[in-house]
Amino acid sequence: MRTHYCGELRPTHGNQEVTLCGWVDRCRDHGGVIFIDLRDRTGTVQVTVDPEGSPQVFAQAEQLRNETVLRINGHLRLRPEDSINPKLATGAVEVLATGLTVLNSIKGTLPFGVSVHDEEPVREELRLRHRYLDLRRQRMQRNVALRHLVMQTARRFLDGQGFLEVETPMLTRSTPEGARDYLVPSRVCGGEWFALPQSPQLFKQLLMVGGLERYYQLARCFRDEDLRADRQPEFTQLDLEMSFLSQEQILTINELLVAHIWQNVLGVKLPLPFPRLSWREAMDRYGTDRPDTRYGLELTDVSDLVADLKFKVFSQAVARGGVVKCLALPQGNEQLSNVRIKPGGDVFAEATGAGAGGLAYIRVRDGGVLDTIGAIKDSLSPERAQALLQRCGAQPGTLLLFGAGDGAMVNKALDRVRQFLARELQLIPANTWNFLWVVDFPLLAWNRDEQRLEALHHPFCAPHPADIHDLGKARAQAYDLVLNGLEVAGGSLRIHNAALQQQVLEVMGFSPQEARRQFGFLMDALDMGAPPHGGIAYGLDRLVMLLAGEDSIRDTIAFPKTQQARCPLAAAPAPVEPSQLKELHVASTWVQANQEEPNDGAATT
RNA sequence: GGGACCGUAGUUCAACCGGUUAGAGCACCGCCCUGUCACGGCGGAAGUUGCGGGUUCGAAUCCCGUCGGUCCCGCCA
Repeated sequence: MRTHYCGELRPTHGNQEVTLCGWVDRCRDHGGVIFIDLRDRTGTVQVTVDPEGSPQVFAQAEQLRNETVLRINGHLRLRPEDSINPKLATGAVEVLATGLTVLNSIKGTLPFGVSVHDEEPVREELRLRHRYLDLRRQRMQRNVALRHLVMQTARRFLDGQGFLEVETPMLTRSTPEGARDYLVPSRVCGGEWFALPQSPQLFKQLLMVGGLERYYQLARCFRDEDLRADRQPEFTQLDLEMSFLSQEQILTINELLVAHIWQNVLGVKLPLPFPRLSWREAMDRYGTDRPDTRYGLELTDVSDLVADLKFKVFSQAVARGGVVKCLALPQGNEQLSNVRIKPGGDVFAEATGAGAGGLAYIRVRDGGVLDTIGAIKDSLSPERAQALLQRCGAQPGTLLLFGAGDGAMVNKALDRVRQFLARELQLIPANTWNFLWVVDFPLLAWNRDEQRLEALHHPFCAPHPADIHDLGKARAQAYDLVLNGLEVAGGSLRIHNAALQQQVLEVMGFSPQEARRQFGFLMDALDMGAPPHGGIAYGLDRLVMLLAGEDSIRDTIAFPKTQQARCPLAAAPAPVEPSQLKELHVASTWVQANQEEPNDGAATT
């Protein structure tokens, strides 16, 4: 149907007859001569329709509208010297049309412009409703191609490293822990349900027991939770699992994989190895397990220095088992007014929004003089003040912001303040890729709502051998890959011993019977020669989002869902026939919630 | 489950503190134009201001509800 792609035509193609297919990006009708910018995936090229050629072609060209689908037969020639367009890759050539076939025309008005010149923002719901049009636009073409390149690069690299690509079931078993499942009723097995996988976790472990040694998959995962800009109900993981490798070896392979992707996609050479930071240190220094290390503003624990102060906000926080931590902002005195850090201010609101009671501060003036509220100033001896400034690395001009109270809350609040200030004060350097491994996560964490220990990552992470005597406080052999403050991958070495797995499940509150019922198949497998193994999973959508410089993973997915988990294009989800439900042995309890009872005005107060 | 913001022509936006006939660019339709490339010129059509209710002499504008969208908290190992 075509001999060339539009975007590839160059003067080196010389004088020849070509056939092109594509969409009308834009027309310029001069009455006598008509220029058509013909577009396909590779770009656009100018097609010239001259009245001295075929009158029929000219008559057809006069009727064209944007996005008409065309086949053009023509003669590729150099443009006249003074008509060369240096802004276009194909700007030195044009195709003199000798034949024009309208393969499809446009009915009605297009909901939005598609042309490469038409970069006006369009309401996102409209983009999603007509995603096929949106996909034709430059931005989505670029993102989809970039995603493809990431996937292909990963595949080639992993293939070269001896990984096998294996698919795992989409219809599987609902397991406790983790997110809400998407459920699928079984017609054949009445009353029983499949779940769509939240991840291929158990299957990839079973593949290791199956002796596959190295597995990967671009795996679709499903989680029925509320959405965010970086969360979709179905998303894609680049999922890996390996046998007989140490944690260090696994991290190294992944560093090479990531460096390979960055090299191939962006031409950026990442310095290896990536820095490693223990979870403990990350929490201490940044207040989060995924610190953005593109800028400083580290936190300092000053609990011991303020525990005995008369200033009760500090001393009581420590007395109650909490902490007092400080965020030192160099030149903060100039950069932040009191209005912003006192009640009503935006910085104050960041702290209290995360649960902090307030945001104490000290301004360090010339000569180390402290400028702060009286209650703090009065309770600090000169020696103690000196020690405080020294520990926080404060210089004249520094603004010290304090969080006091429960350790988790203080970390959360100061983490938010830290990120907020970095953005507000533009401390984040552009074009910086700060990768970081956070290692030695806690195995378990206390869930206050459910009054029990639960897995921080998932129940199959192997505890640190040194900590095995006290699983409640054990570190896990788990690791997250953090990029510019976002988690892009997470993994661990797995438990490959059934007894230990049973033990971990018991600490999490599973009775032996319940553990057996839910995870018996895994523990049976572990008992039949499971090799030591471990792996990792990347959030592919998020990775592509970062590489593409987008703010939402929806722009990296061909057909994403809205925040209400709807698909405006296919109008899904949608009601089904009652007969379908009956066949599945399912009845809906859904009732329209907006029908209130008739309001009896006399009864109200 | 909660908070915030948004919804005006096909589309992107405007319309001040509630006040004449709700405007403009692009797209669309018609006419003109032989070297443009975001072509240009002249003219035209296009609106239940998401939907429902309320306040008011008067509502795109204020209030309530509702639907849809976005961001965030909770939630998401």
